[in-house]
Amino acid sequence: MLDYNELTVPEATLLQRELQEKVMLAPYKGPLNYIAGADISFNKFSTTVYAGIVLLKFPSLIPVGYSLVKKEVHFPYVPGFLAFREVPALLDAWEQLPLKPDILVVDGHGIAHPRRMGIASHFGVLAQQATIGSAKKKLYGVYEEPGPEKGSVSLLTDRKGQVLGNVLRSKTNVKPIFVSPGHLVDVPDSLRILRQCIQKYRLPEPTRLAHNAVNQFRLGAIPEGWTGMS
DNA sequence: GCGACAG
DNA sequence: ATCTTGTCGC
Repeated sequence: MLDYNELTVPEATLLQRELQEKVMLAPYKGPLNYIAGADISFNKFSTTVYAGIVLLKFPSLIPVGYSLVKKEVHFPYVPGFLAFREVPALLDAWEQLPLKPDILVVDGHGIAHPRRMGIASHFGVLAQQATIGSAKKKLYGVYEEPGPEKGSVSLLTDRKGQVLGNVLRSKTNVKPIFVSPGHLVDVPDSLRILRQCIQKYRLPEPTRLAHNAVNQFRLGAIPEGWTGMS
């Protein structure tokens, strides 16, 4: 693939506009027996990133395996261009997965992005994979604060009213999370599916477990590569 | 010019 | 994102 490390922000913007035309949003029809979560971890000031994807059975959400990879990145973190830092490493982890999930939940936004091209959409188009973005903070859009009760939701839209995703109160009296479709899924289904991934914590199991995995990996508690669980 | 600003 | 202890509230 193209080397993102040498791209300038203007060039990255052009690429986002090109890839954006390939994003497909539609109700999710396929099967849903496996779901996965993707995340990245790194040491502050370091150019080494630790990427990981955790595969879980659905709807039990029991983890069945994970893929972990280490990679060098030079593209800086620039709001709106997160994909250029994390997607390359995530694709490496993706290729190592013996079994691809039906849906991949990415830590970050999908179309809830200035150019509708958040990391979940970016990854989805490149991997031709159905993806959902689950973020802890807003990047773009406007919304009304959902009720304090677990399960409350409100729409996230652009200033013209176009729907970008949902703001979901996954736990009572806890900050909400932002859910948006990445690729090959639509807004209603991305929310419906993500809701089924909430168990005991604020964050959905797929990305929560992926986050734990990449952190342990970075700290040397887990070896690189693919490992089935059971 | 002033805020906002995924990870 | 990461670092980092205690503290407040359900």
